[in-house]
Amino acid sequence: MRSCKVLVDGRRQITGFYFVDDIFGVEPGLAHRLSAEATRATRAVAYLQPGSAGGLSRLDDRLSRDAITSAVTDLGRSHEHAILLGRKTAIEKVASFLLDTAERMRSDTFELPMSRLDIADHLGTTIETVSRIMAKLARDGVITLQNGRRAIALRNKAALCRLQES
Amino acid sequence: MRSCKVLVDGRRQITGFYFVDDIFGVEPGLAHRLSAEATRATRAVAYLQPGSAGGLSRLDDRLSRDAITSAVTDLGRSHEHAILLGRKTAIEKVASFLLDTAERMRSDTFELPMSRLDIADHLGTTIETVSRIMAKLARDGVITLQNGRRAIALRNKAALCRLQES
DNA sequence: CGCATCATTGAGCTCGCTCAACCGTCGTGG
DNA sequence: CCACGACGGTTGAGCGAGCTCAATGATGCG
Repeated sequence: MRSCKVLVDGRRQITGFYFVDDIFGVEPGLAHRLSAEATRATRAVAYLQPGSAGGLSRLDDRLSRDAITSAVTDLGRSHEHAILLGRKTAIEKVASFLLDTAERMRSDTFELPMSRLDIADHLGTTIETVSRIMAKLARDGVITLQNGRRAIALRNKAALCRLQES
Repeated sequence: MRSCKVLVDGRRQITGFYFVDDIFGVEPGLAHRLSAEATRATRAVAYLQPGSAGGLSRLDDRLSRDAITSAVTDLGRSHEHAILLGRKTAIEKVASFLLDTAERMRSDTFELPMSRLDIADHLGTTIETVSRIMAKLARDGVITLQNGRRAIALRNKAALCRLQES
């Protein structure tokens, strides 16, 4: 799943991706200010805030506890994402993204579950830039691309870490 | 207060500013991954996680509840900040920043509590760009600058809203 | 007064965006 | 079975928003 915000003129920012068993959508207040969409066929379970005025009630039960943990985890990720968006160069953004994705997929070889457009809108760049940089990384032997370019294998994580700069 | 992350080479991203009575510093796990600094003389109160393994324990007491609320509020702000960093132009960033600050200060006339460098590092730009854009906004009569350029008065909020694009 | 710090302003350059063409894959219908 | 179009991805060329470098101005402090 991706959760995103869009500006009136259509510019889009994907605030985060969610993988299996991730919890998402915890927001302050009643109104949801961002939307979540599936990037592919997905099964999701909805937990609705019980009737009470929509505040953070019933903190004592297990679900609320998980929701809070997820919000705090998300917050940490958001902070990491902020420095990526605000201060990293295009190549550093892609390197960070690949390392982060590999970690969340628990494998150095994986199929990206999202399109280049989704990646670009997550990293605050364009599809062309993502494409060019992935091509360069492949040329340099740092990664391998296959099969419609969605399948990725990290060949040299040390080099990626060096590129990511953080 | 400002909370920020820095890359190895010194590039800095300020993830957020905190004003009077704001709670900050809620983070996943034991290790703090970002640092908080005062932008001027400040009195802060520290709440230490009670001995227990550092998880989100004792959810039932008042303080934890406030901490959770602050984390969720921060998360919402982070998402707003992400689209600013990733998708807005320099002038839109500054317009958003001014409107947001006015709202948090509850006044259209205020003294900025942080330097241009802090603003730039928050918006993912440079001091020069911030300076140039503020000058332009003043030239256009949208804002007024005085007194060492820290004092700001919003003269035309409608115009700022139009500039901010969200 | 001199120095340090913060902010402004100018000039030139660069990274990444825009625009555009092209390629490969897939699914659909004749 | 193949032609076709749609879609996602790649690649090239040129351009411009914003960065870098540099000089100057304003303010405050010892």
